[in-house]
This record gives sequence, C-alpha cells and structure tokens, in this order.
Amino acid sequence: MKAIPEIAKSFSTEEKIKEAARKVFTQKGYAATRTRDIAEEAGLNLALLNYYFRSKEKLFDIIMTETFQVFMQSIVEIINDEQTTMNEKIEKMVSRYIDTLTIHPDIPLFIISEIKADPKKFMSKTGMSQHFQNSFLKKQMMELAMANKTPLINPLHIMLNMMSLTIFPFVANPIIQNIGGLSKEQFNEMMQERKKLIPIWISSMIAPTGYSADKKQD
Amino acid sequence: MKAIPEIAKSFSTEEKIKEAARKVFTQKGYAATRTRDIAEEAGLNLALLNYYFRSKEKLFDIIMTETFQVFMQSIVEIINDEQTTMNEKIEKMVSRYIDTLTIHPDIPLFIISEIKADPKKFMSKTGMSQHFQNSFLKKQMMELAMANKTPLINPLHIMLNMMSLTIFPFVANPIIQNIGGLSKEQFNEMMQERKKLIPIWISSMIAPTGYSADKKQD
DNA sequence: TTAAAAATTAATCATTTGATTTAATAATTT
DNA sequence: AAATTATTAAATCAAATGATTAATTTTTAA
Repeated sequence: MKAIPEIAKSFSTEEKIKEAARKVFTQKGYAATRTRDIAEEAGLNLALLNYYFRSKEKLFDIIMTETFQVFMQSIVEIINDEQTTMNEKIEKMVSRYIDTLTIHPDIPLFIISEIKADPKKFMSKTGMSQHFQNSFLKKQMMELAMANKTPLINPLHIMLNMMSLTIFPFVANPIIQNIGGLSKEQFNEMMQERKKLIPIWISSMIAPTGYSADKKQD
Repeated sequence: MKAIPEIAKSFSTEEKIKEAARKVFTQKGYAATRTRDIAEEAGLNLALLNYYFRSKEKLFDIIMTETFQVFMQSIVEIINDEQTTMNEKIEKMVSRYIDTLTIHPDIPLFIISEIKADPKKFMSKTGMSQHFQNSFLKKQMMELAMANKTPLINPLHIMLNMMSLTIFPFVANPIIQNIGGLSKEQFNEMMQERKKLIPIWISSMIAPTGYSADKKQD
C-alpha cells in the first residue's frame, strides 16, 4: 500500500508531472488528453500520475485552477490600481494580455472550453463578477462618462471590447493566420501593433465623434 | 455484409442521426462526444450510426464541413456584394453573425476548437484566405483609406476587429455572463445593442478623430 | 403474395484508457 | 550494514467506447 508522498519531498517529479499536464491539457483539452500522453511528455511512468495526484480529474483541477488564477490575478491588480487612469489601465491590460498570450497562446481557448464543459464546477469559485463590478476601473469608467457628458456606454461593453480585440485573435489563431495569410511571426508582429492600436480604438469608443454618415457632429 | 443505403431512401433516420450528431458534436466537441450519446440523442440504435456513416470520424467530418460552410457562405456573399458600401457590409456581417449566433451560440467555439485539434485537415479545403484577399470588401477598404487620406489601417485589422467584437462574446459566453452578472436574456439583449454599436465603433476606427480628440472632423 | 433487399436491433468484439497492483530499486534511518 | 521507507517500473485490471456481427423486422418490387 503506497502512502501518499509528503508535500515537501519529491518536488521535482511532482513538478515534472504538473508541467507536462499543463502542456498537454492546455493544448488538447481534458477530454482529448490521455493520462499516457502526460506521462510520456513528462518522461515518467504512468503510475506516478495516480501516485501523486490520485486521478486524471484531480490533476486537471489543479492545472485548471492554477492557470485560471494566474490569468486573473494580474488583471485584478491592474483594474484596482488607484494610481492609474482608465486609459492607462486599458493600455496595461492589453499589453499584459498580449505579452502573456504570445508566450502561452493556448490558455484562453483552454479556459473557455473547459468552463463550457462544466460551468458550475469552475464558475462558482472564481468570483469574477465581483472583481469587475467592485473594481476601481468600473468606477472610473462611469465617472468619465459623466464628466464628458458622453452618453454612458455600459462599462461592460468597454471591458468586453478590450477582451474581444485582445484575446479573440489568439483564440481563433489558426483561422486568423489563414485569412490573413500570416506566418506565426507575422501574426505576433500584428499583435504587437495591436498593443498600440487597441487602446486608441477603445478611447475613440468612449469619446466618440465616430457616429458616421447619418448623424452629423456639430 | 450490409450494402450502403442509397441516397434517396431513409432520409428520415439519416437526417435524425445528423441532427443529433450536429447537436452533440457542437455542444461537446469531437473528443468528448460518445457515439452512444449521438445514438441516444437521435433515439436510435447505436449500430445505425455505423450503418449510415461508417465511423464516428466520417460522421464528424460531414457535420464539421457543413457547419463551416454554412457559416462562411453567408459572409462571402456579403463581402463580395458590389452594390453595398463598406459600412453597409460591416453592418450586414455583424447583424448576420449576431442573429445566427444567438440561435446557434455553440458554433464558433466548435469550429475553432476542432480546427485547432487538426488544422491541416480543415484548413486546406476552405480557401478562406482567397475569399478575403480577393474580396470586393478589401478593395473598398483600401480605396477608402486613400480617399480619406487616412493612414491605412491594415484591412485585416478591421476584419479581425469586426469578428472579435461580434464573435468573442459568444465564444466566451459563460465567462462574459458571469463577469457582467447577466442572464441568458440579458446577454442576448446586450448583443442586440452591439448590432448597432459595433458598426459605429468600426467606423470610428477607420476614419478616426479617435486619437484622443486632437483632430476635428470637417 | 412472396422473395429479395434494406433497415433495425441486441449481443458481442477488440481496443483504448484510467487506475491499481506487485515487485524491484533507491534513499534514508537506525 | 540492516532495516525501513520512499520512489519507480512493468504488468494487469476493469470500465468505457468505437465498431461489427448475426438475427429480426420492415420495405420494396416482381
């Protein structure tokens, strides 16, 4: 009867398994991943996976939670920074997303797919809703709309637009590369361009002269 | 040895299987779908699936191809219509996407996930690249940039923005609903709002006063 | 009506896959 | 060094799953 290994010891193999699992799970998703894939990727025997993590699902939960948390944490810090303006926050978020996703392009599709596969499992414990609703950023957005006498665009739209413009290209990467006829490098260059462009676009949404043909500005 | 049934006959069961397959595949993806799920969804014996379609993979390929083609076809028509302006095309695309995806919200994540799982299998035969590169829309975009003396924003950015702003909310639906604290109905209302907003936003990207209020429209 | 063809079903096969067991090896303790 | 414990590997199990078979029912058409 194998005892469960203590936390401190055998850090190395445990981490090897987690790294392999992170790679294979984010690349192929839970259902398409075989525990044997993970063992092979880690260069370790299959039995170790269950020895250290009891089951595929438990290992997956750990990976999923960690991935999601890392992904959220950096954003939460940015949106609650009381020292930066709204525009600076948007710049920072866009910049951080693009830098992170250039290195780990699989993460968003992974998170989205797995949340969809079992929404209540992951949706409950994140508290994403509060993060945004109570954020300093949301306050700033609403104040700015007042100050500018601009008709208030739901802050959710703005946040959603920032995420859409930034994250979607990575999610739909193979399709986008194909439509644009881009190599991996050209795609990354384009995303670097967008680091500058997206904040400009978002700004122009908030303080718009943008209402084109039918409504003349005066 | 069972003969392969002729095309005309037993339309009903064949269609029942395809409908069931369409539903389950788009909902759960290829890997997470069991052929038994499809049989049950169709209310039919498992063996019929292989009787009519030989294998899970062959059935899947049919569903995938059809789904993708329907999705592309309507867009290709719009972007090559020589009677409409660029702005009208964008309005139409956004509108059609949102209407379609409100009814079939699973389609984009399905297509994206499965293309990612096997890019060469699906990417080759679509010819998406040509569709856009040779489109009347792209010509219009470039001409408009000239005429307006606007610095040319890569038409790919514009197309990508349109798709991002329109499709991403559906792809990330559970997360977006959670962040915004929205019910399914409220989410759909928001997407109806975006039907009007997205074309405005895109316009303001193309002919921008958007660079933080320093350039007046005349 | 009847014989052939096609459609449908229940039972079963073979492979895959998550998980376990048992034995061997390495590390640590006494 | 001997004993104990931790770690690793090979073999195997049991359930899930895609696919097939053989028997039965239904439909077609002569």
